[in-house]
Amino acid sequence: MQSEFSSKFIVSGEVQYLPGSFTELEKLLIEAKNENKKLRVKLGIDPTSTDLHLGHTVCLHYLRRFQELGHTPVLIIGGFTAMVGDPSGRNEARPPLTYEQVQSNAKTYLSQVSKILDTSPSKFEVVNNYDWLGKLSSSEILKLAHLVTINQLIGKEAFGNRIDKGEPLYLHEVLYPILQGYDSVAVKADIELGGIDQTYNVLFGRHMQKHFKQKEQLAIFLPLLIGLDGSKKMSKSFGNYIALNDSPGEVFGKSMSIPDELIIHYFKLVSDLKAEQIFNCEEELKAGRNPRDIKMDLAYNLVKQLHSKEAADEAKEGFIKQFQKSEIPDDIDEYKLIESIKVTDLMLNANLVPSKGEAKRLIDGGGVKLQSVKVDDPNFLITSDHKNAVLQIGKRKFVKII
RNA sequence: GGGCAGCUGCCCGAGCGGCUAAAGGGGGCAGACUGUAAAUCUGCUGACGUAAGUCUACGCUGGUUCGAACCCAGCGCUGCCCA
Repeated sequence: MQSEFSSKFIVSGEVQYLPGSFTELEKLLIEAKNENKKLRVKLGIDPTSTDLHLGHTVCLHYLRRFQELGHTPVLIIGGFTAMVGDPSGRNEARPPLTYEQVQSNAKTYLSQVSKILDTSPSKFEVVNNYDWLGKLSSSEILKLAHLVTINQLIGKEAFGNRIDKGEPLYLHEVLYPILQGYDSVAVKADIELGGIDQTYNVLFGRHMQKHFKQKEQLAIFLPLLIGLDGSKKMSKSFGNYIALNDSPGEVFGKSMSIPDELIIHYFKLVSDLKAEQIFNCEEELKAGRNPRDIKMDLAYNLVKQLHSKEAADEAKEGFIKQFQKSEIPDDIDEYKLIESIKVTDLMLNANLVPSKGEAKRLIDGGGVKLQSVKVDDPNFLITSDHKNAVLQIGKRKFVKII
């Protein structure tokens, strides 16, 4: 039976609810409606870097659905947990972050989150877990530690793997689930959202809430967004990500570079389209419409979300111009020519390459063009005769000489 | 506290006195082909220098040697075993 909630939440069949299934969530929603109560939906994000990326928005989109129904998203910035480092899904310890790094990373998070969610205070809560975790005394931590056994922890796949492979597993990492679980207690979460790699941590929150005599949260696990490389989960450390702060052009271009197989995956997880619209795309794809064009719709949707409709129009136009018609884009960087200079030096000065060696290699490899003509001499001199000429490096880097 | 093993470029990993900027693979970049997709093929993949060459780099610090990633000593880190 289709309830008033099912069309809103069933977007992708891969969502898991624990305990139970979607029915469990439905029950909560109906109950909340009848009692006129706002559910508190927790999502934790650790500020391990300055950028949020598209992968984070999978949960943010889901959270938005709750927000639209009048419930309260509770975003926990993991100021404390980021210093500990979540060992989930990692096969090596994270490098430790300092308090200062973590706090400065967290600064821009809210503005990034606001691209997807309404962050006005009446509809949204943000808290930093440093505020309570940082204050726990050692005896309190010992008490919490009494809630887990090492046997359970090393049974956890990621920990077990590391032990089996002879890789170091530090004591503080093992404490991570306890801390994240305690967050659920601190914010009195009714529901917690997380990627499926968060299964252990999120379920641990239930364990903790039970211990503290709270009602246990419903755990909702969303699929992990696959990164641009088409194989690993999207993550900054793999370099396969679209940052929420990427420019419109970058968002569009990076979206176009995802493998075809991922188009629907992206539509389902990070577009803001309705279920039927996504279904249509899927049908069109099956019917043989050029995947490139469907991918363009995706790219357009993403830029629109992260920037604006206008930016999306421009980005699309720019993309077509640059890559389909091989024209030189409009808004390219300029390089002010003061005196004659070698191409390699110019490339370095304009930050197009990290070193002159790299510049030479690109020239040797035939990747550098001046006014669409291949440059084959690394010592080629750019002079005032070249004013207004465009230097192109690879497919996407351009600089205009002025 | 003791014993054994290991620490090499972005990652994995070979090398065990000169031929080593360091095999091979992965990843990345560029080129061809394309739809900035995939697959495939080719080239490149420390810095500086037009070049010859110079410098930096094999955990750290010293030493032996004409010469050290490679030998020796001390230290640090990691794993395993014993206490």
